[in-house]
Amino acid sequence: MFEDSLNGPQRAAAMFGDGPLLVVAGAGTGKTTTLAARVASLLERGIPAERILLLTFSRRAAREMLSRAERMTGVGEAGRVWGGTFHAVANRLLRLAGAPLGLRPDFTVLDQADGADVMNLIRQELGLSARERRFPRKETLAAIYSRTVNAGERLGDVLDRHYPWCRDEAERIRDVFQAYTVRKRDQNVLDYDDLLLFWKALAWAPDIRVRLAGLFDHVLVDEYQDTNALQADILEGMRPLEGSAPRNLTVVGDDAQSIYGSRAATVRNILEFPERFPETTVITLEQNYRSTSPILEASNAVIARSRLRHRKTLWTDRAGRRRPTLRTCLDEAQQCRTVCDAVLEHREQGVPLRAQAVLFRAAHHSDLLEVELTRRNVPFVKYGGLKFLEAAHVKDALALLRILENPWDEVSWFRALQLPDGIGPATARRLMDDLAVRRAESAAAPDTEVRSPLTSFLSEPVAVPHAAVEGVQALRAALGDCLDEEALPPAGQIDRLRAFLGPVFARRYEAAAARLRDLEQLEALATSYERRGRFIAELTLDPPSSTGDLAGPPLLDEDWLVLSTIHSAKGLEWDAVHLIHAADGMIPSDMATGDEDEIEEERRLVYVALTRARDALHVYFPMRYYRRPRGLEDPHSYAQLSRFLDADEVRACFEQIAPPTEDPGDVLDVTGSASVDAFLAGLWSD
DNA sequence: CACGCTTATATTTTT
DNA sequence: TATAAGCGTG
Repeated sequence: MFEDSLNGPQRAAAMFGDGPLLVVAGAGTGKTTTLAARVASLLERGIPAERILLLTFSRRAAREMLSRAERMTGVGEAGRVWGGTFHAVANRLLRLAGAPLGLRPDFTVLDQADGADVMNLIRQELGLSARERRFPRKETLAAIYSRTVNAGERLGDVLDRHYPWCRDEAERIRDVFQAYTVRKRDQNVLDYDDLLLFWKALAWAPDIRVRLAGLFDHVLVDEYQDTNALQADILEGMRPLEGSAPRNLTVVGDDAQSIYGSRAATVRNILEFPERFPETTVITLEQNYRSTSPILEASNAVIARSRLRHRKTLWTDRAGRRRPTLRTCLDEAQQCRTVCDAVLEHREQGVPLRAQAVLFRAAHHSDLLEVELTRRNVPFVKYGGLKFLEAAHVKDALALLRILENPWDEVSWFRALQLPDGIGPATARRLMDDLAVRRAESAAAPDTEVRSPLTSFLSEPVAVPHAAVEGVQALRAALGDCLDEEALPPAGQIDRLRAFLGPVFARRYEAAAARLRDLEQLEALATSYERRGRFIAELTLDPPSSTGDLAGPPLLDEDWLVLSTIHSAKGLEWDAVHLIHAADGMIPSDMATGDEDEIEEERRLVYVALTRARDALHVYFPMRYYRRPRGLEDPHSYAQLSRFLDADEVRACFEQIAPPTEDPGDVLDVTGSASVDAFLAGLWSD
């Protein structure tokens, strides 16, 4: 019986009957176990798997939870549970049931970078790029848009609060956003935010909501502290009628671990849950099973000073003698060496690399360390900050796939048409006009069958500059060969497109061979798919999150160290955790010291990092940085210990270790001073 | 009009 | 450290 392995509150949560349930689960209190057990118990109660909806933060988390539930029940039924992120579920739901909202089931999904590209197109067309005052860049526009939508705030307020330097352009920004919306509808594309917006619309449309709410008997949401206003609205909408019977809604979260303000997540969701869903039962999990007590004490000391509503006191049975260490290093280089040493030392003592992780605030914080690890032959995988899908050459390939899937996709055409030699932005634009990629305004009846631009491109000659004729012909041939999916599955299509892109890359990119190899990765990812559309959608909704996802685990029995941003480390745990760059300016990031709320979130970030550790925790602080991020000041400056650690009560929880005296031999050795010495010696000897 | 060059600029976290 | 705008050339 799986429930025997649960503690009291966990069991209460798992076996809870019907109605709204809020589980406030502190770090390491067995949240995943509890949620999995709840799914298992629902299944045992006879709820059909396909009538359970489990919303998690990542696809990985959903998989993990469902396979655990499966092990608990011993029946292979949990696989039929609707599991995934809000966005992935929206994607499925809207393809099934989006028609009443005017959605066609073959829409394609834009990620944030794609959205930014659309913004850019509009930005140029409206002549905003060439104005006297400089206009927000496309990434900024996309960010403002997303925040406005997700927080459900007025544009003006968002600008005031988060983008004051764009305030004066409010009118123009509004124009861009308006055009952006029209564009998306015409092109049959949805961005991340649309997925949620349309789901919400579906859940609240009077005639549809009954049907939609009727799909599920139970809805469970993990990491509720990191959901935003829009997502809370969706949940509220997922019930048949106003004031109808209490919804069977379970949310699990920890306000102390809310770290996604950037996605407009708001702790208010979890704080106000009981008011929003009357008759909520609240269960709090406080027994920590993860960390030793010295580690837990240090974590508690860090979070103690934040103002949280759901006050929890985590406790543990796990005695442990070793206090976490706080290691001051002379500089970043020494930090690298110290971390490597500590990692290897742990491994000597029997903690494999896989049971260790190095955590940091921003993806690039591990750059130097990666060099050092490579030098020392320590294998690692890195989570977070992976820009596979953002690399220009991968986008090139995806643009081609997307045209095949959705020939109305403007940005993809714009990109693809510029691939052949001799075609630049101007010609590409003209070609798109010729092909009528931009449909005759949205006013035109959406259902009238229009000739697809792709059909036109493949069957009719287009006027191109002399120099580009050959290249365009090659593009046409490549697309034409990939058209029939029955004949050529997605992986095969990528293979065919690679043949076309080979010469293109050779001409355009420095390291063409390496870029072509990335397309092999893409092909490998596609092998398990039969439908191109599904492949593209899942790739955008669940992009490879680590270098390991791409390369596959180096070797099955090989051991590797995990490097991860703190954000990507959410929900994970390791025997030994190394937190690097614990300096003010890094954590809190000096990008995030704008207001009180941002700083508080940075504190929670530190808390999340510390609470990932089971047995050993090491925090590293370089005293000196040589390259200040934005340095007009002197090239090297002294750093302060992160303000979240720099309090007596906190420091007292750590064993503080002064910078090791540098072994001069070690330093000089690497820099090739031996050759200088040899040179000098040569001067003197004779 | 494309393309290669130079110079300015802005750098978090992620579905 | 990348990328994006700006400029000159073919």
